[in-house]
Amino acid sequence: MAKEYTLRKENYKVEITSNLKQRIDYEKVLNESQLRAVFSTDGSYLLIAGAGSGKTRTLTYRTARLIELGYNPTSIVLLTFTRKAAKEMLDRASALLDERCSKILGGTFHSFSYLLLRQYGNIINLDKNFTILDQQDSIDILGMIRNEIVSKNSRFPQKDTLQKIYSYTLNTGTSIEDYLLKEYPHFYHLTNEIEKLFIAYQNYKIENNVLDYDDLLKYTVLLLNSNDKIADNFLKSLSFIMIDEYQDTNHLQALITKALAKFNNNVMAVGDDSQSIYSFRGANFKNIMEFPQLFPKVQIIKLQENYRSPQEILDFSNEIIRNLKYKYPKVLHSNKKGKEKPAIIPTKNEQEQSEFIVNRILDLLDEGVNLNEIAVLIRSAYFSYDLELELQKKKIPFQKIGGIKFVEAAHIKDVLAFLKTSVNIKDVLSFSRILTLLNGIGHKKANQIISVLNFDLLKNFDKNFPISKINKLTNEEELFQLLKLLKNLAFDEESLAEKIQKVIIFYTPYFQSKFDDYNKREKDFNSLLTIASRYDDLQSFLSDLALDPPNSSIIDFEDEQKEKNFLTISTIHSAKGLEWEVVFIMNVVEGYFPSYYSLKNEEQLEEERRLFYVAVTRAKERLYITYPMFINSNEMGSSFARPSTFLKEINPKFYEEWIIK
DNA sequence: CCGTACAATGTTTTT
DNA sequence: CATTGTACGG
Repeated sequence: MAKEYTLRKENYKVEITSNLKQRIDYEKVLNESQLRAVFSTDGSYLLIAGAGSGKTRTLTYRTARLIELGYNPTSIVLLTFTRKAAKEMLDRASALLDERCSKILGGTFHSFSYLLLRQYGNIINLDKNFTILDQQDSIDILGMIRNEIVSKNSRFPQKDTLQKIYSYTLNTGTSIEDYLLKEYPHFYHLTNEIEKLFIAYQNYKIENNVLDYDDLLKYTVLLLNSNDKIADNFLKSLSFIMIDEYQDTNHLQALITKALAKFNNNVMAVGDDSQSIYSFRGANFKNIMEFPQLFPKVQIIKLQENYRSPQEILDFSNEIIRNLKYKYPKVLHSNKKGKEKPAIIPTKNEQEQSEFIVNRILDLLDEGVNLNEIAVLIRSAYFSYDLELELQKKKIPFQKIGGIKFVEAAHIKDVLAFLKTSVNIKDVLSFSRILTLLNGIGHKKANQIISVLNFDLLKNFDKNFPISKINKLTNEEELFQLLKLLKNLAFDEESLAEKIQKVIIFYTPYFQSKFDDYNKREKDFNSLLTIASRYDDLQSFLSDLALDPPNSSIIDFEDEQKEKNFLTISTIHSAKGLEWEVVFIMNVVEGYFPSYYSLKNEEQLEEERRLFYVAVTRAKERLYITYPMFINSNEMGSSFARPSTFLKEINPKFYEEWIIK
């Protein structure tokens, strides 16, 4: 028996087998376009979804729907921008239906690729024990190679620049020549040398059995397109592919999407071209425009009704995208009536700005707003330093998301280097990092030691180890202790926490002489141990740290942590997809937001504008935009600041200006 | 060849 | 302002 399910405008059928009762009342909670997306089970779809239009909701219900129809959870792939987003979606789907929903294959493109390569990497001759390089690692390796090849005084791109060029060209499929011509014309004549350097980098990674972020994607494309029988069987086991935030995918990710759909051709991509904010990572909103070429019979569904914000905030948002040159035209609507218009608040200086925000937050708390429902959004992580001080003074607990992550801190990288070396002794970078900690060992001696050592030697390591082979070693005992520790880490059955404990004990004397502020840094080790306690396997601990690093840095007022009630300070990039009742956006000053960087380039300016749009549309109830009229910057001293162009473009009837007396 | 002291430099966003 | 390179003494 099949039930016929017809909607007024669009006619299509959904079959429900008789033994499967429909448990979720979809019609009650979804609008027409959302329903259409949720009930589509065949073919490819592109959902153009405005901010707050319920795209997450749609994907969640579709997930539940597919499971309800009886599809195997492992035949469904859900790729999202962060792992947190994936988890939340699957949790919600599980709540709607049952926990089968949480068994869906999901995560970010990178984490999904990682899992695939661990399982099937041998198909493309990949050693399964590879470790992952984070961005800084790739930069350092490129720097090493650069120093070998490039003579000291010649003008040659810095290591960070090299990494940018490498990553960008690979992710976008641009040739190095074209990219240099466009972005770094002064290095154009070095195209050949740079290409050679990249080949050396590539070889280094293969020899040392390490993959960088870009390799994860690149090899996954290779694997999925290998036509290998096992790979194809995996692809045949997939029935549905869903991609969230498609506007922020790049060329490589589009290739993965295409490859995943090789046999099923069921892709649903969801995105908003006006929210594309990751071009620096090779993402291009044109990807979403090209989607129909990639999947010829694609059907486009638009979600334009906004459920998040009142009309007052949407009017303001619409004003921002009105000025976008390139976009799918759209206007957001809402039925919600707001409490007040968005407010723009000029302040005398940055300090008054912080005071205003803190005062306003205290007012809101008095009104009964929950601190969890308030966020301060910033263009760049360092914008909030002054505010953070003010919050501390007033004892308002906050968490900061974005900016420098704690896995990037030198002392955490040191500890992790011990662990990484114990997993992959060919990880030269980590090994030399810990060797040079020892007294009397610098780069040269470290390299000597590394060239002598291998895994077998370490396994059988004892007093007879040929330390003597290394010339003029001043402190044999230290090296001996280090190798003993590494052997212990690599081969002994111990819990992860125990291993980390041992590393910390060994590391402490070096740590204390390396950092003057070691007592401040010390508490990070506890955080590391806390994170580690969730894992029993070292490999997955390390890969998770690389693929999904905890990005909320300081959670202040540790005693009050139990309350779980924090103000959130976040970069706009990290705030993507999230929402709060009250949103503050601070330092909306020309040169800060949009940043100086983007002023020379129209495309980048457009992206800043989209970024502003993303920031504004995070607000569910109220929006406060502040800017100081006077800034103290270190170099230039104090100077008058102009409000951002983005603010001047907005028709004053859509906001109120507050004057602080 | 190591370690340290000092100078220079350039500053967004993240997997 | 903090990281990264360079020069020099041991």
